[in-house]
Amino acid sequence: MRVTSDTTGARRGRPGYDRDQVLAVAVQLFNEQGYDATSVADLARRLGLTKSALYHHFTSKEQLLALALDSALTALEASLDAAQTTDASAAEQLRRVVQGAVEVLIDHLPEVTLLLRVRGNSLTEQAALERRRVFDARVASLVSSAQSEGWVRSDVDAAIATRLIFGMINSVVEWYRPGGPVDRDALARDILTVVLDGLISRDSPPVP
Amino acid sequence: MRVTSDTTGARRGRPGYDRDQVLAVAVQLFNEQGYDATSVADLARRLGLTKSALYHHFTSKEQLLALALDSALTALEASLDAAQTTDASAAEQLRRVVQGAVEVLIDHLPEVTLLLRVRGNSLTEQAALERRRVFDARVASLVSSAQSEGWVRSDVDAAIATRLIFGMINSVVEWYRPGGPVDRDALARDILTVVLDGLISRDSPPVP
DNA sequence: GTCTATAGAATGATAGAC
DNA sequence: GTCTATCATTCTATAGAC
Repeated sequence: MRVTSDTTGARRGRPGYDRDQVLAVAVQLFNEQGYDATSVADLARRLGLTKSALYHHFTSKEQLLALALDSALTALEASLDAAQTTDASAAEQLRRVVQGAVEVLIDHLPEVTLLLRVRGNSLTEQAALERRRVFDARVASLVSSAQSEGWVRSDVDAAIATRLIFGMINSVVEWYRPGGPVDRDALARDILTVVLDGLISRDSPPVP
Repeated sequence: MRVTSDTTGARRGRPGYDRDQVLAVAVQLFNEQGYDATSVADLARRLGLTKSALYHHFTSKEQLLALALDSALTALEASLDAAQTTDASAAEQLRRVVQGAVEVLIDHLPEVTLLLRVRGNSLTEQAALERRRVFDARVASLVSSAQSEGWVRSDVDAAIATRLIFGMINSVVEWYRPGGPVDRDALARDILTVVLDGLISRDSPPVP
């Protein structure tokens, strides 16, 4: 495995931005202005560099997008893998998937925000959408298993339930800000509470 | 109330697009390409008209956006008004708000889709975001009342619960397609089920 | 000296203004 | 239809830290 970022260790060569720092600023700018509306010149200006200096770090503007989307998708997939490598019930796996997705979303907020705004305008974007579809299908399968176990209600279609769950989770990028009043773990807990138990208050909430 | 569209009735004068037809095509194009990325020339080409013909119907590109956003917001606010003019409990009002929001979203899918992608890049967009904030605050107040009634659980903050509810509802624009396999009323029922009762199966779901 | 980051000039393509 | 601005991109050369 390759180390992609090591901002603490001393670096050789001329000081300046490294690959990951440029990528981080690019993703932030893409989220502010939109990927298409952001020119390489915009990015260079934001960084105080020339365009050609940027091309030392990257081969194309689209590569910046691809790297950011890959980062988000890899983190999401890894979280799902971790939840599924256990021998736990589908119910427990589903709990972990939801909690893991919220954590990944917050820990990789800029990249995931970019991912969620992708509409398939290029091959890179279409590939990212395809990876999202595969991810969704895996989760939907898990929901279906949890229905077979009798733990998840069967009067809601598994694919629709999956879309609704991730609709709620993903909407967090619209308002969550790190350092704000809402704690990451508390938010993950709230989402699990609403998705699994619902908003109606109960005297004795059942624990599976 | 004004009738905004009457495509069936015979129209007088020179044949061609009327105001609402142009607006509908514009909104569709804005959703396909993004508002900023869509030029008036794009819209003219799609309609088979000249730019000057378009400016007969509208004073500016931004007016098209403003009209579409107003349409979506007015429908959402009307739905909320209707839910609140009853003397029902906060619990029952909240049920109606959620169901009404899903119905408005589906019945005004293009305009609401456009509304949900607005990021505040102009005064028009900022005004729309402000109306959304007011709307959210009214719903959050309703959630808070439902908590005081003891019907909604109090271990989730009302403002966060509101954001999560509408995150789930609004995500429907990402995948719902009219004429597709999913029925509007069934979807509204599913969302109410998940939000209020949760996904965990129960032998006897409580009815408030 | 070697490694990394950067600058300047120039290309072809495209889209919008006039 | 032409002119111009802007776009992404490339080539070559240099500046600075070890």
